Amino acid sequence: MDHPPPSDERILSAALRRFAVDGLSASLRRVAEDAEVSAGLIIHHYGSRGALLEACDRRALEVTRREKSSLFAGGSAELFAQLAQTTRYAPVVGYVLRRLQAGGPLAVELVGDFAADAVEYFADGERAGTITPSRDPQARAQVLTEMALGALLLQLPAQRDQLDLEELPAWFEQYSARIIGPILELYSIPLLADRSMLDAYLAATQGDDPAPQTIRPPAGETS
Amino acid sequence: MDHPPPSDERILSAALRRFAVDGLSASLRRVAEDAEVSAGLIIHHYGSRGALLEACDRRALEVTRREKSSLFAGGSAELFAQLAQTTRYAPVVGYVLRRLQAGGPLAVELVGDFAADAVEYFADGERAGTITPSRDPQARAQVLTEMALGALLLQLPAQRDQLDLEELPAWFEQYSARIIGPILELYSIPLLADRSMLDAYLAATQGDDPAPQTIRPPAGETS
DNA sequence: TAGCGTGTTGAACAGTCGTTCAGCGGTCGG
DNA sequence: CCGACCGCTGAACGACTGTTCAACACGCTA
Repeated sequence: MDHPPPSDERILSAALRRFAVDGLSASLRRVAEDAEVSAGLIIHHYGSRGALLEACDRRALEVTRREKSSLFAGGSAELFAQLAQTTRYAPVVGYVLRRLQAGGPLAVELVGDFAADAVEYFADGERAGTITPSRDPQARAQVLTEMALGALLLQLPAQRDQLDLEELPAWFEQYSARIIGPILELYSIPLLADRSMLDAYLAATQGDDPAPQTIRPPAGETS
Repeated sequence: MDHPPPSDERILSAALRRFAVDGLSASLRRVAEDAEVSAGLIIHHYGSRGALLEACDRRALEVTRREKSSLFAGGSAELFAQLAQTTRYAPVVGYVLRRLQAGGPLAVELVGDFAADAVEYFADGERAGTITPSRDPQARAQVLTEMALGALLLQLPAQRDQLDLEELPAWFEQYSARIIGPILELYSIPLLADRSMLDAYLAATQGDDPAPQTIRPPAGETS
């Protein structure tokens, strides 16, 4: 097949993996050591350390978008869980987590991507009758995505400073098992006993609603 | 009163502020510059940079616990919003955010603290009839806390790499205004149209309910 | 006035960082 | 066979890091 893997690809692969394990502050020399090349060669290929990180961003975004076809559930964590099962994508998943942690333009873009997919997913569920319609589907998807990804990100500190890519799938599964109960409860039974708070808010903002995309008064259902 | 503020207190204050603004990787000399002392003096007082961070952790935990009496709402972000209003506490709030971002023992402890308070808050609401009872109040509070703090943390990347402490209150308010609608909707109207998913999960785990390690899909589904 | 102790400094050390660059070994066209 | 190119290395540079340490300035007591 490809007996000698091109060095720039090997560098990118090693960088993705090392940045995922040690965090985005991992040194250039450490990446070079993993890729079994000199530090200078990385500079020669990518121009600078920042450019290498940008290349990792592009790769991560590309892979995530490509493999996202199998997305389901409002919790975007599920996609990660699926992806991480395939150890091939573990470095990318780890890198995305690190990138979300560190911030930067890609983090915002990724969250937006996931939110956009969540919008579609919820719309499908809405048509199928499994998902409740929303006053502002876009905002709902955005908030739910941020909560799902943010909560996942908050699990990271519990890990050691080093992220074990091999245990990533088990880690995801453990986390999913822990939250699935409360999550299903929260999504099935309203946290608030009555709608008084929501109605008060709606009454207070009915005049100058910031972004009412579609006025869809949900059917008067009560619990 | 205290015309000459003791230097170690000034160092701690400057460290808290600088770590909040630049992140926990801010250099010792930068902190020293802010405190208008030499770098060596910080070492002399605190022993090492790591010990200084631990001192910041202790201070942050202390202040947070002390001022947490005015906590309300499942979203712990509300506490932060209130605290950040008082510009006096802005550095501590910023530091806590940075600490949650970077991880470490304090991050876990802080989340646990907030979750414990959320348990109490929800129990109060339950007695008052405003909050729905839960099958596992502790787990529910933990998940809701992690989602609230995590989502807040995910807003950080949108900021510049430098966190502007003076704009922190406005930033909190803006974020709150953005999510309050979807949050109230989510907490008042179930996301899922029916309880079938929850019931299926409960049926599948009724044998060993409290902390199911592995999920067993009840119905045979193809992947 | 002398001595001491505490608080503080600034130079210096050893290490790592990203980056630069002269030059190596190889392959290929002529 | 030769020169030119190309991928690549390893040493070196300057800037930065946390940390050490001798020495200084000061207020205190004797």
